[in-house]
Amino acid sequence: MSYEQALTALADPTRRAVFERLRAGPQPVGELARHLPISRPAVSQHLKVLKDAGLVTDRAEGTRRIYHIDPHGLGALRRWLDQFWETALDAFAAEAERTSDKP
Amino acid sequence: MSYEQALTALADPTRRAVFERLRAGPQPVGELARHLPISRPAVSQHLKVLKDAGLVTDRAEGTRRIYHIDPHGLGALRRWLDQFWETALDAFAAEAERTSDKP
DNA sequence: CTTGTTCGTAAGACATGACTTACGGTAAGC
DNA sequence: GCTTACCGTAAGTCATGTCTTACGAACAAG
Repeated sequence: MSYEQALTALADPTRRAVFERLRAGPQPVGELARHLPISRPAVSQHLKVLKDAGLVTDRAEGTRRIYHIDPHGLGALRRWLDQFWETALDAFAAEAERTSDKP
Repeated sequence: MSYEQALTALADPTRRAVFERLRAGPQPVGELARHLPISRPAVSQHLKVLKDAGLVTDRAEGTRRIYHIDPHGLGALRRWLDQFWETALDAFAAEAERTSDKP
């Protein structure tokens, strides 16, 4: 739910691959594991981290669990980034001012 | 420069603290290290990672190096996130549709 | 009730990376 | 020129996290 967790979760390349695969739509764990170079339990562990970060959610469907993207974590990350982006642009403008003309 | 590097760089809490400290404005390495619970070389190493990710830039000023935020890496991250955010909202809407009314 | 899927968790091996101290290099001040 | 301040890099130690195999639980099918 916090942007820190989202950043930590999305840092790992394999976990990011899991997350990006969910972009194609909701999928069960086995389906995800079939297209990834890791074992199914490893996918489950990654999904747990993504779920704790608020990046994915799951629903039960028989014995299978369907995972899909959760906007919450993504939103938290986006808010933090936007807020940072603004001050960064200001600082960049001030820096450009400083290097070009110096009173 | 790529969003993968930016995510990896911002995942570490200490490195994120270094980055967020630069939000207050350009600062030399020693100044950053003074307010952080790690040694100065550690700060240098973190700055190197941030620099490679396009998140910060440095300029020489005497024997000191002033670091400031670089919008490039932040922009790459933002573009990736926005693009993801869109599809996530669509998927979320479709999911809401699915769970509410079922024909 | 038994069998077969699908999945999550536990335990352990292993790699990755973050931090420290030690060292060298560059610029400023006297 | 000599000393001092500031910084980056190298080497080594140590913790964190990712992967595997093994096991048990929940549900559907027969």
